[in-house]
Amino acid sequence: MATPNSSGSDCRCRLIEAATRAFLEEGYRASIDRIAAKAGVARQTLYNNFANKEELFTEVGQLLADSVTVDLAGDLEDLRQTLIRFGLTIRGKLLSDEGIRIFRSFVAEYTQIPELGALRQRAHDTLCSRVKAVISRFAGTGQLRDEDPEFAAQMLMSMLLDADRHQRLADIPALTGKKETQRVERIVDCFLRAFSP
Amino acid sequence: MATPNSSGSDCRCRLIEAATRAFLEEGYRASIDRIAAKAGVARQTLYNNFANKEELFTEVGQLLADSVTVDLAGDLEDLRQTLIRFGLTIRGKLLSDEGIRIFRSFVAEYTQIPELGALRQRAHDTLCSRVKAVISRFAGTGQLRDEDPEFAAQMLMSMLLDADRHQRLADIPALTGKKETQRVERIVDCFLRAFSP
DNA sequence: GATGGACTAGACTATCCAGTCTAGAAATAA
DNA sequence: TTATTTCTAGACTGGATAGTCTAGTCCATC
Repeated sequence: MATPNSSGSDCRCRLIEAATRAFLEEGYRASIDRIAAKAGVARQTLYNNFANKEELFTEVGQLLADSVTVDLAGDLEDLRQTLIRFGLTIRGKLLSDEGIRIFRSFVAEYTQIPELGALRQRAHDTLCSRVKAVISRFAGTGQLRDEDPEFAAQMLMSMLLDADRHQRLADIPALTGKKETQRVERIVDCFLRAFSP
Repeated sequence: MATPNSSGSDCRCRLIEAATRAFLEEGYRASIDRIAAKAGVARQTLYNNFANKEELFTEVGQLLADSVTVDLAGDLEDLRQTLIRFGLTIRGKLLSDEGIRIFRSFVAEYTQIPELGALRQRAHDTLCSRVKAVISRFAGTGQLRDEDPEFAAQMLMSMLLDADRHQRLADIPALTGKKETQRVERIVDCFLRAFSP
């Protein structure tokens, strides 16, 4: 019946999109056939673009890991406001349905695709070092205690994310609106008490 | 050739043991045949004891979830020492190779065995409520700020576990000896600054 | 010694999967 | 128009898997 693709070369993109969805829904279990079907592409086309299943999933993992970062732009004037804004942003990203699915996939498929460990670690480090930079700046102006900024960044991230991530992993929905803001404020205030000079 | 089991009825135990090892190593992917072989038992014997693969793994998950708790015994006199002792204990358990494997399996196989989510949540809640009780007691004597003990317990657990769990998930070995003690002391001191009255 | 329950090995069914291969259709470029 | 490249559908190989079924073995109890 031969109903080939309209255009000529977006197959690869469509494959990566489909594989991303499949990976987040089914993990490495997602079958080549299902991915090709989702992409609306023949199985052989997939193998024209990727040497094998692992290569495809490694590429998807790479893109997902990159997608998990957050920019820390903004005025950086008021410490508390800066941290609250950061907290809301990072939680919005990492505790979203997609963020949780990414976390789950990375933890789950680590044995199938060992590169995922390194990818996640790198993404996490990138994020941490941005937080570190902000903390160092405020430590420089005497607004934060002059302690190892790496440790402070770790504690902040853990306080902002860990407990709620456990909830989300058990399918409890994320906080929204005023409740979310109050939660972040509470955590930031707690952090500030711990790390004020 | 018929080399039947020496004893008569420890098959079930041997199967659970073998399935636990398999589950932690390979996840739900572990095959029935491999598990039966590990247990030194015929495949049919497995099906005599468990209706199907899912029932077997749910039972294993149940036992693993129960194994993850920690008792908070001890004198409960000196707050700092109590928290440090607790931190060392809980980290020794949850950040051990086995603890990390359990965490990984539960997060990973949640889509295959949805009960795992509830099991993990329940185990985590048990632990949290014990911590809460200790915190409440010290809040009662005025040694800790009189804030929601649930929140304080969450922050303490997150600070103690999250950052290092990320490291461990990326195959970075756990801290040991003096370094581990220093890490826990540092975290506890940080917690005490945040939650002192 | 006979009976019944728990075990054994292993054949068997039905399903799924990754990856290869072929033949031909479509699009592109000369 | 022709040649090349990229796509298509689908057959095929080789392997893994969950679960069923059978025939026979072991052992405790009656």
